Amino acid sequence: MLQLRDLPTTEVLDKFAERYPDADVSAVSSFLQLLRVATDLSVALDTCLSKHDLLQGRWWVLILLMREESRTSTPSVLADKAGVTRATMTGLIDGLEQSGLVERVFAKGDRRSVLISLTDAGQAKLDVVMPDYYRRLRQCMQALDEEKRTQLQQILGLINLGIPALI
Amino acid sequence: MLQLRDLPTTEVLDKFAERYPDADVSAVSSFLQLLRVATDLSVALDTCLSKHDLLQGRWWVLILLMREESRTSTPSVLADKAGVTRATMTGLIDGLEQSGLVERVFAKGDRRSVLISLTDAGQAKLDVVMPDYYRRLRQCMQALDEEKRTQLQQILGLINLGIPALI
DNA sequence: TTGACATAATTAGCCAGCTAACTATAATCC
DNA sequence: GGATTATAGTTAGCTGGCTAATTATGTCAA
Repeated sequence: MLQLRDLPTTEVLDKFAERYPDADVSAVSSFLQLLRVATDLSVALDTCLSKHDLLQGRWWVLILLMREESRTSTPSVLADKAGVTRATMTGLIDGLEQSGLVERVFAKGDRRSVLISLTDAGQAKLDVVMPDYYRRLRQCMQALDEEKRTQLQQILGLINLGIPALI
Repeated sequence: MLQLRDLPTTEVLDKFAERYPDADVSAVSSFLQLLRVATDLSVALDTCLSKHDLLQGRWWVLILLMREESRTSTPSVLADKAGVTRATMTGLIDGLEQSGLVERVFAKGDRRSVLISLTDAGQAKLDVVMPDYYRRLRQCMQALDEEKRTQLQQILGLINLGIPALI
């Protein structure tokens, strides 16, 4: 996603709206601000995670594994849950395995499948990263009271419903 | 940015909050939903643009050029405004030049510098893309009334102020 | 029971970002 | 005026996504 640095002013948007009468100025500016804040958040999250030698992809895999009672899952399930392709998941697991944070175990039933298991080192890594992440995120969001958080979630839900119209 | 497909339920978040007492459940869920909706929007935007042989990077350059009275700018200024490095901008301009949508003109004053100019074909491309984009975006956001749009922008502004705390 | 199709994971190679190093030109300062 | 430093743009090579093809295994129906 682009890190738009120069969002259009209302003036610029009005000028564009003159040439393109379909433009809905407040829709465009809300949309662009949403994209920009989210991109900045994502970059900031990566910066925070990279202090622990992680990026969003590998971090998310560790969390998905920790969510499981057995601390174990398969590449294809992890890929679906993380929203990446299986090919990408293979690479993420390679990296995590090299760092000793997960391990590949051959599954008993289906010999095509592999089980990915969170190691003790992986759990220990999360026990360092998560408190740091939660502490920073709490700070980042502290200016929003519960009412605003609820409003935000409701608004995002409405936008989410509109996404198919954009495609 | 990840396309998180499996956001944590409140249950999962509560379980994590037990182990990691710094977790602020509503902050985390708002944050993750924001990242997810924005990612989905960004992917949808690329899908829409790719019907016109564009992606966000090159599209944004065309828009930045159209904003200028002279329809002309320089790679370094464009890079700053688009939030990419100059190296990336070189590549974006290469692609646009090959498609005939912009042209490089040698600047008169400073011989290190190059002027990038929107061609007639580039303007014509925008005259097709922008109405399509605006029409779709209007649809996408139509469920939000002006009050909600204002709320959203205000909330995003607050989150934006908190970003430095995340880094 | 075997041939056709389906599924799990991986590999190979593409693409759009990035950083760092390089070239050419301009500006500054002794 | 020449050495040093700064700036504009490009190039080279890295990374983490992607798709498409490949390999191995499972499933199902004739």
